Amino acid sequence: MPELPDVEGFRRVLAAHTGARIRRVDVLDAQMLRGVGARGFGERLRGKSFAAPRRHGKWLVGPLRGGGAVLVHFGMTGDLRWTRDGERHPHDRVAFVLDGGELRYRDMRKLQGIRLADDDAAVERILAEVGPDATDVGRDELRELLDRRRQVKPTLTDQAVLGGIGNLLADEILWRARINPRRPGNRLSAKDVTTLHTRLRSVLRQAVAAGRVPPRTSWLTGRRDEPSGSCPRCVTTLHRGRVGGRGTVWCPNCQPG
DNA sequence: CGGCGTGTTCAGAA
DNA sequence: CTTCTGAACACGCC
Repeated sequence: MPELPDVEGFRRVLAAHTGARIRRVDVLDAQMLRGVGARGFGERLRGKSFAAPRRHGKWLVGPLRGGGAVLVHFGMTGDLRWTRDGERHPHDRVAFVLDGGELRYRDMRKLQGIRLADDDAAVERILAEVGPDATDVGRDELRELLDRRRQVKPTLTDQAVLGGIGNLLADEILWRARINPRRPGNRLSAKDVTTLHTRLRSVLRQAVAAGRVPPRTSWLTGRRDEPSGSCPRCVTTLHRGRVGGRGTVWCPNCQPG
C-alpha cells in the first residue's frame, strides 16, 4: 500500500488527532521500534500530544509538543488507523492510546518501523537521507536528477534521489509519459522530461487527493493484477518484466524501447 | 516446496 | 566512481 499518497492519507489520520493527550503507548511488537526500547518510547510519549504532522517522501513525522518527534515508515504493508473500540488485529504492532480512542500502527511484514527523534536536528538527520519530495520537484530539478546513465525507473524510485515514488507510481507515471522504464535518464529529450514532470505531478495530485493510488481501470495500476491485462489507452497486451530488480508493467506500443 | 510482493539496505560484481 | 544484481529482512498468498 504505502507510497507517497498513502502516507499522505496516514498524515491526515494523525492530523485529525493532534492535541489529544497520549495516555500510554502499547508496544505489541518491540521489533517495530528502531533504535529505542519499548519502555523508553512509552515514557517519552506519555502525557504529551502530537503537534501538526508532516510528510517527507514516505516518512510520516509526528512532532511531539514540547520537542522531539515520532517518525513512522510503512514499508510495503504498513497502515495507520484511528479506532475508538474493537479488538486489535494480529498485525497491530504499536497502539498509541489517546484520550477518546487509539491510533493503531499495523504492519504485516515488518520491513520497516518507527523511530524516535529527540529533537529537530535528529529529525532532519533522518530526512536528509531522502531526496526532494516528489510533490515539490520542479522540471529543471527533475532533469538534473535524471541526468545519468541509470535507467529512468530505478532513478525515480530511488528515495535518495526523489522522495515518495514507489514501484506502482513509477510504472503509472512512465506509462502516462509514454517513456520506456529502461531508458537511460540522460538519453531523455528535453520534451520527454517536460512530459514526465507534467505526468508525475498530475498522477501525484490525483493520488494524494484520493489518499491512495486510485484503483481505476483507466489507470495502468488498475490492470496490474489482470494476468493478460491490456493497455487502457491502445488495448495492446501489457508487457511484464524486471527493471531495477522490481516487477514492472509497461505498454510495448505506447512505451517503445 | 517455490515464487512473488505498493520497501530498504548491503555486499560484491561489472 | 557509477551502475547493477542478488540476498536479506518478514509474512501471507498463490
